[in-house]
Amino acid sequence: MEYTEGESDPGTTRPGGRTARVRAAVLSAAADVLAEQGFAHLDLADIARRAEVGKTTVYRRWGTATGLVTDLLLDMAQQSVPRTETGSLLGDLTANARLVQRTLADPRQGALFKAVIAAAGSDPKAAEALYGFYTARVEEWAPCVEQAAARGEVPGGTDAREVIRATSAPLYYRLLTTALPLDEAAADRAAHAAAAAAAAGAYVRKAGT
Amino acid sequence: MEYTEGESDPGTTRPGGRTARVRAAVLSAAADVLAEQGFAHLDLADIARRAEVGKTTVYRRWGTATGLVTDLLLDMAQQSVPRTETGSLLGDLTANARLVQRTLADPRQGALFKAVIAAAGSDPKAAEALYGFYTARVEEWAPCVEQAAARGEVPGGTDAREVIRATSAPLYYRLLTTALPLDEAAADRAAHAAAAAAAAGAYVRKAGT
DNA sequence: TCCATAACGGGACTCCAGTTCCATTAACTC
DNA sequence: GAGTTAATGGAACTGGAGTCCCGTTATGGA
Repeated sequence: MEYTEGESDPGTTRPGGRTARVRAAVLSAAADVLAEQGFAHLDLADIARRAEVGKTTVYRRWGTATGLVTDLLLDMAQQSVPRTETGSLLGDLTANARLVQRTLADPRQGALFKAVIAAAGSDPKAAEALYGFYTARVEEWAPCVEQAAARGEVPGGTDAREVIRATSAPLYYRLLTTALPLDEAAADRAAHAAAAAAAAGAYVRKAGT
Repeated sequence: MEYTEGESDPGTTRPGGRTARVRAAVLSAAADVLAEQGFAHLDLADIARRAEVGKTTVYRRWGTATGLVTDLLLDMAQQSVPRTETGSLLGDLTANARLVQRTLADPRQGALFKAVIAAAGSDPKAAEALYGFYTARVEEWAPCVEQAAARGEVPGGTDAREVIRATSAPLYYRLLTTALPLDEAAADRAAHAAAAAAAAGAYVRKAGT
């Protein structure tokens, strides 16, 4: 690797026109490859060919496969779907679980998540981007648990973020470690389980945590 | 790749002595690299150097990085820890969750799991090995939920396998998508949540599933 | 203990991902 | 709309991953 952060990254001073088109073409080509073949087959020279873009440009702007995947995640993070409020914890968690399920079940987006998770295993920057992404998502949804606490649906002292994570966790587990279908029933089950566990006080913060 | 399945794989006819030593050295070197640098930095030529083994041998027997990681998983699968029985669902699930937690928190084993999950995203054989591994583990632990059902701790019709998966899921989610510590408290929380959700009937099979 | 051959290992070779250099193109500024 | 220079892209280059060939080693069976 040679195109490290010298002065300012390319694409930051004149981000419009051609630069934006190149970025869009490269990200799109990368997403195609991920969906078709997975992260291991992501090589920058091939991406450049598919995107009909100079190989030099791809190496200069993204450097490595993990860098490209990281940018892809940041790009996806832009389109954040706003949280819905249904009036009950189960309803809110179900909405969240179904959103996650639809995202992961989508071939392109699901493949992207697998790729970022794979990349995060070796690349600290990818890991940081991934953690940041989930922190933001969890933070976005945590209030629904706090509202549920105010309504008396869950005990006081319940760790709201942990409840949100517990809702997503079974879906990721399915995606990554099983061949089982990631359907709406799985989402509803995850939401139901998280709501029941929260109501039973499983996520009440203990002293010293 | 060229060393595809021709007739019989090397190492099958004379698996003793040198062949076994080579395998042990290569797997050990691979585990070192995984723990130190992650899956992306796993390259077979480097492994051969570290293991002080001919490069040709490594390519001939494992072919690719994903093949090597798959073999590493199969090797680990040999040492299966027997299930313990505590007499209560919460006790059994806690035992399971702590076992998973200790495994994932261990640098070498945790890195291996990350690597296999990464490999499974691109390589069908790795995916198959991974799915098989978890199927076996889930099958091993499922009886404890059935016993709980017999004792009346959970409703009849509860999907035992799903309860076991629900116990592990939050731990994998933590490992892969957050920077949060994977400690015993996380394991206990996962077990508690799964037990509570199961008792509340969250894993009762619906009609048509 | 001896033999047939499975498995290993060194070395030369190939090919392409990743780099470097520089000419060309086209954003943004005034 | 003219000039500055950020950003792109072609072309030549290079290092090392992955392959191939063949001689050497030592396993497992008789």
